Amino acid sequence: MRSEPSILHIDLDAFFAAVEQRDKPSLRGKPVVVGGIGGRGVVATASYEARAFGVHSAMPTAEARRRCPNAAFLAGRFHAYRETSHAVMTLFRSITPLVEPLSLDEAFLDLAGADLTDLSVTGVSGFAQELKDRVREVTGGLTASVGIGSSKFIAKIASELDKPDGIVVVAPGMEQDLLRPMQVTVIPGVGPATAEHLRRIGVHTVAELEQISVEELVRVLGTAQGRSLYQLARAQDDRPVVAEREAKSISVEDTYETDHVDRRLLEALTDRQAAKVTERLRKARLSGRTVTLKVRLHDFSTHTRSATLPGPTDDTRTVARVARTLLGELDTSGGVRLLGVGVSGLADWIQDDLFTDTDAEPAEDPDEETATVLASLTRRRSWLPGLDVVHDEHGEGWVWGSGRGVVTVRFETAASPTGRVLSFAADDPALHVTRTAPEE
DNA sequence: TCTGGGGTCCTAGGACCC
DNA sequence: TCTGGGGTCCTAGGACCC
Repeated sequence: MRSEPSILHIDLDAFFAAVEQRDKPSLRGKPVVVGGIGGRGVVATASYEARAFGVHSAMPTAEARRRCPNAAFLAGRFHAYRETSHAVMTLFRSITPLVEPLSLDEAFLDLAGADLTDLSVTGVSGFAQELKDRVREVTGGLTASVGIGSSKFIAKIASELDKPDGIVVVAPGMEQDLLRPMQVTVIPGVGPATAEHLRRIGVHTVAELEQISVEELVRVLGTAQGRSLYQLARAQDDRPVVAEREAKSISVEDTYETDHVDRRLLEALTDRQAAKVTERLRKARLSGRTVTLKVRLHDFSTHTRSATLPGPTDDTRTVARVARTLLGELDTSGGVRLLGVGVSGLADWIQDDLFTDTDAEPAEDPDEETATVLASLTRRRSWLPGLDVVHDEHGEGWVWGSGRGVVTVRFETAASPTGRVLSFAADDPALHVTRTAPEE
């Protein structure tokens, strides 16, 4: 909570639809709906002309067609949206390095990091107007809504108050007067489930929320949300604007036009998603340890299964194999509506690094070769959950931990002198763990 | 033709380690 | 002689956001 209104939230109005109207003049002034246009699609963005018919985000497209049959229904051109977003974020970063993007069309700016001496209400209002003018220039005509306040929370609420194309500055000291009459649902993080919990204890407005003790809120909503809401009800928020946030997961998912039952088809679809997700990993020069399979069944129930590998990977076949194994754990006989594959536990180095000498010629001297392999293992020791010695028909080798589903073994003995990497299913009867090496 | 796709954060229980 | 306690990792599900 600052004494000056120096946090700015900016949101491009009806972003996807506005880009479409910009690029296709015949759509201007008309209802435009961007989103899934298939039978199971939902609306991502509706232009203000379409909103007048009651169309809004997250509405099934079928319902949107009923409400506004004459709208243009578009699947979306994400390349164009990303390009426009990039231009806007670049503009923001030219003003202050403290830019926190929330999505393609939204960001926080910390004006304390900008070259702006007058942080009075009139000062920041003038700044906001100039910023909107420059957004219009770099986007080819898009409008934005700006909220400015003494915290992220207040700035975000403020930007909602005068859409589209508005500017709202909340003067320091006025925060609670603004919030008290509002519904609790205006608080970011209060969705339908939380609102229902609060309704049951008689809370509808922020003023009513303010009357509830922190103990009671924690009892009803849990520690994290209870404490957070207790503070927000009092307009207390000191979260900083964070410029660089690293990705925590990368995933791909698809909802199918009809439910799929065929096992082989499901496996093939899973493979394709593994290929997509690993391609994105490699492009981002990332790799990850945990593979998650997501399945939505015919009854809309959603299930996830995950497995954590001994080390990070960006390899398509590895991810595909794990995903298939996880698929096998679920009963899909009733029909699958959605499949997804994700990778988390991201590391910013590439798996190739692990096995650089996989194809290298082994050293002539077996002791030297063993020393090389051991040195390699020792270097990775920090993330190896366990270094086990195993043996099978290939001889003796070292296990890279004990991930569920897949075990990767590196052999460095006479039977496999090249230090080849071999993989086994975890339940492979040919694989016997004989002992665990002592801790370093 | 009910309910997308890409994310983040939180919770709770169990395993495991010291 | 009968059952610790904290910390961390992993998994599954849920709520929420744009």
